[in-house]
Amino acid sequence: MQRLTVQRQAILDLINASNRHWDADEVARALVDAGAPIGIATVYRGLAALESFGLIDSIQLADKKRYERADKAHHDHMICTNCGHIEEFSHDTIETLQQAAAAKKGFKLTGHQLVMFGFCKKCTQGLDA
Amino acid sequence: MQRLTVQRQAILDLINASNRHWDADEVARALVDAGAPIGIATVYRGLAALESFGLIDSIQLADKKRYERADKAHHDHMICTNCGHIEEFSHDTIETLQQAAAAKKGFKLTGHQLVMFGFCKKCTQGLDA
DNA sequence: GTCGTAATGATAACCATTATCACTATCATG
DNA sequence: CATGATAGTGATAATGGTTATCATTACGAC
Repeated sequence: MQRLTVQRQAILDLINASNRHWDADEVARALVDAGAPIGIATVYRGLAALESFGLIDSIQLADKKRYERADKAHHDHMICTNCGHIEEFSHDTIETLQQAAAAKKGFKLTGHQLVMFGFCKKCTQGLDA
Repeated sequence: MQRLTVQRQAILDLINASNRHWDADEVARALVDAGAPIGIATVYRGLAALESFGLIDSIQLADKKRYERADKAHHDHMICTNCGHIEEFSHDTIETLQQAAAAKKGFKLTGHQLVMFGFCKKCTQGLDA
């Protein structure tokens, strides 16, 4: 039904090549810079398609959605509200407890998103000064 | 510095009077219906102010922000992706583990948001049929 | 080849939210 | 009370991420 086109392959390669969390605009800009111009609408559709294929993951932030590689173990995110740095972490017990909490409410879980906000190591030191 | 004006009091009363999770538009509509017309910009500013006062809480969803009463114990949310129902839950151990995970990465936590997606009890039954 | 389906890309439209700006309300105090 | 400083209001314009539209192009099956 859906196709993995040249443009989508380019988006996928770009995202797979780093650990960054990309937004649509950054993807478009990077591809243009790499000599593979692509329409912004195509980027949005491509990102949505790749995510539906399970080839990339995403986090929904307050202002925009960001995409990252999917070939990593499940993890959640800590975001520095000062510098924007995104740190990944995972905690099996938390996952298990979430399942338990959902079950207690009769919820059939399909996904979740845990985002923690604060100051990263670097910015915490900066604040001390 | 900031004031608790008539309009803001009206917003606060409205939110305190139920367990709903309101978006800005719903608040404006409800106040108009209640005979207390209010500008939409005032609603946005009022909601932000009330949250900064600690008088209401919020959850940031993918499309919009929703506000609820703050006079409840801390909790997170489960959202039914089928009917939109929002269920609240809390889990002390999860909170504790989050703090631990943050500390391990050198993060100074200021807040977090855990949202779980799935099908609520009612919709799960509906899907069986 | 050719038909049907999907994708592309430029652009318009959408929609929640924020900024602007003229005006009003409130407070402190001289 | 008058006065000025500050904050709030509300109509509306602007912003910005995302989605819809639509004509055109690419791909796959037969």
